[in-house]
Amino acid sequence: MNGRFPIAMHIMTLLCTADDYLSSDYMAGSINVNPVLVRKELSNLIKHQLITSREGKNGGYTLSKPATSISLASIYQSVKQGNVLGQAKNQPNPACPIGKQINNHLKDLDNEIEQAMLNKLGTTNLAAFCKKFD
Amino acid sequence: MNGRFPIAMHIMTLLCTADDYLSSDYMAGSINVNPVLVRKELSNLIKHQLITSREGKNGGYTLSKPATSISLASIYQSVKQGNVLGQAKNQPNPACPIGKQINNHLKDLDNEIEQAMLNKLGTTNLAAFCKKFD
DNA sequence: TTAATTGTAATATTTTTTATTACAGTACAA
DNA sequence: TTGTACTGTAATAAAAAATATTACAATTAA
Repeated sequence: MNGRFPIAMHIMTLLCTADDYLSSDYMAGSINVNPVLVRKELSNLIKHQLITSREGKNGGYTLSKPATSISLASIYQSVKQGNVLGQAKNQPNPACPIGKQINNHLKDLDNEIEQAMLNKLGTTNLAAFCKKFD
Repeated sequence: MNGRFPIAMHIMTLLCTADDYLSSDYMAGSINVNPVLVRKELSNLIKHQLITSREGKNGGYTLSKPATSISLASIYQSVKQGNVLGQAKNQPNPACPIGKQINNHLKDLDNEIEQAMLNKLGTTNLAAFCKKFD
């Protein structure tokens, strides 16, 4: 259970409400995590084309498109890793008829559940989320 | 991202397909994790009244009710801990207007998403899941 | 009364997450 | 043209979480 989604949401909310480029140090101060961790997440959000950056003095980060066209599902997808329902580290015993198959069935289940989550997350966009902060 | 849900599902599937009490050591062998970890999860599943145990020689574990009346949502709920969408370790900066409020809004969002997951998980019961292993 | 088992505590190890340090590269602005 | 405020990223350290191990008391069937 890591903090990547909350951090990404915090970043996106800050950028949504800002009317100019924000620096990673400023955002790290609001989120209260190490600036390098924020920069890594910013880097990831750039890779997923949700934000853009400007280097050099007075540089920083800004949304790459209107907040109304950024769904929370796309933010989730940019930070997601592994299974929503978790994952056992070891392979189950292949000599056991249950062990042999269960990973496939659990993976199918995980996909279904993740889809349900994404559907729900897809009903809200960043602009709507930010309205809550008025 | 821990393995508690997969392990609990593996346990429940084994008990569902067994026609007698199963020992924690046998289950640990199928799951391929440490027996003590399995016993801890068994202990938790007992606490949530999904299974029962019998001590002593020829002891073990069995389902406490028909597999058709055990929904996957109840299994999920018995192992769940913390937020589905994750959680940042540090408190955001309370001096920041976003930082001050974001945890509440993220918690609301988390609740919504968890509910969507539970709704979906609630559409399947253990018996149906076990049918896949035929 | 022995052997197989549950139940649980204490501790160790491994893995993951987060923090820190360091510094090269970029661009604004005096 | 030089200093300063940034981005970007690598390497390492520290902290936290997950899993494994050891140990043993309590229970019960045979």
